[in-house]
Amino acid sequence: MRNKKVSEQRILQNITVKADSFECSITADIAVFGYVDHRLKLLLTKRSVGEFTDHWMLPGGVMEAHENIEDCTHKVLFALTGVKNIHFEQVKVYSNINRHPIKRVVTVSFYALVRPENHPLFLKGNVEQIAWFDLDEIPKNLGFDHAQIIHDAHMYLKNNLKDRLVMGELLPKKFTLSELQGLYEDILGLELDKRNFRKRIFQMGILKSTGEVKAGVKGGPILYDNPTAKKP
Amino acid sequence: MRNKKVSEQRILQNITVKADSFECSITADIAVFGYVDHRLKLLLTKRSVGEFTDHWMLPGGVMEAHENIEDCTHKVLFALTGVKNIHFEQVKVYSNINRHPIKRVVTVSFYALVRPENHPLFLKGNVEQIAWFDLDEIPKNLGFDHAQIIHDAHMYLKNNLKDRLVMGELLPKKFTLSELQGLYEDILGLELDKRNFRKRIFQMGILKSTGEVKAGVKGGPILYDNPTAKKP
DNA sequence: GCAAAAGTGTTCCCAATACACCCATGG
DNA sequence: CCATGGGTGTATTGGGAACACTTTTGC
Repeated sequence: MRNKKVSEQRILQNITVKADSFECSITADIAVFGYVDHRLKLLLTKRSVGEFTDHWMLPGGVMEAHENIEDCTHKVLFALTGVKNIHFEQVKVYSNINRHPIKRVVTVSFYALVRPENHPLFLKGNVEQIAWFDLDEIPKNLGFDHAQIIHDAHMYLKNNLKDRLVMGELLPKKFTLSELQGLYEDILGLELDKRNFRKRIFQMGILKSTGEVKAGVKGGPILYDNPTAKKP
Repeated sequence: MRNKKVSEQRILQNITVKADSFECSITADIAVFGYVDHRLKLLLTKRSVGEFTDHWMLPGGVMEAHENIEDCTHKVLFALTGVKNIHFEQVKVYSNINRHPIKRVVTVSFYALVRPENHPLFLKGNVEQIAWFDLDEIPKNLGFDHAQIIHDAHMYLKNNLKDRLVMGELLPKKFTLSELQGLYEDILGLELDKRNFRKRIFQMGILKSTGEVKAGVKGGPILYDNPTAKKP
């Protein structure tokens, strides 16, 4: 099976050289961040076919003729998480020649934010395992250059967090300010002052109070509305 | 000639569909900014072949099998400006299906900073005209989505200017603070206070005085060293 | 009622801004 | 010698960071 693929590819390469082109796949790799148990997590997969079958790697997939790279990202996310219309952002292009051991692959990386409770994991296609990893417990030997991609994506996320209010689906439909602060602390990897944090968030003027109070927790915290969230 | 190319391409598409792939070129388009006559300029070309022969567009070129996208950028820059080792930065990926009227093209955009005096323009390959355009006098009907790409690149440049010292080759090997300030003002599109500007720049602690004074200009301005510049 | 978490104001400091005059040089 | 551009210091302000206590609720 793999030999067939390789030979097809060789043929293509010969032809494409004449046409001043060459066989090259474009993929989208997505660093899907989730927030569980007050920890920032990253979604990784193990594949049953292809290279690095014994390594964890980012979910990703090939861009097809009928779609642009953003559509491709949606497609891949949907295939792996069952979710649509996620907030994601382009990070960077990786195009080194030997990124993929067999064929030429150019990858556009994105990050996305989801709430794992809303998206039960299920195996599909060539995915053999799929799991959330604590950000500081990510396996050392990831496939391809995914360690680098994850690092870059996390940096981008941190930078964006500074001036925008990016919570995506990481928080429930109704959330308290402490939950939001915990999220920020986990993403940024540092502790924030409660009062300063509230001041900053409030003066963004985005938060809408639901008027409700969260039950089952001491202190009677006010619930705010997360317009990005899909499900409670 | 063009018919031949198109037919080759059709053949490729048929084959590549079987291989779960498709014909798709990856290009680097570069917004080359220059600083002339105290104005920020952008380098545009007109091509003699291909689409949009009657439109101005960004210099750009196809990534080949032996290079990554950064190498490709260097290659294109060299082919058009004769310069190497330029500071450039990745901006964004453009991958919509109908960007190119005939074939599928995915473009990675970059911006670069050069000093036009160092790089006399010369026509090469399929370039029919090449010229520096004042940023606010850019032709309305650019080829492809290059108006968008230029806009995005300029935004990125402005953002980067805020916290880094990005002058690339825009200034000569030895420059005065007024020249640097003029550059910043042109890129940002606003006027800056002389004293505040100097304070900001000095406390970055990057500037190295050459001890020399610029001749031919009143006031006796001190010359500083531009480590990025190649030629005087 | 007590432990736990929510909520609230003030001070301090640094960085960005606004602002005006003297100095050096070329012509 | 004078016109042009180079160079300098201070006062003000706004935003970010440090910091402690009261209130509400679950148990």
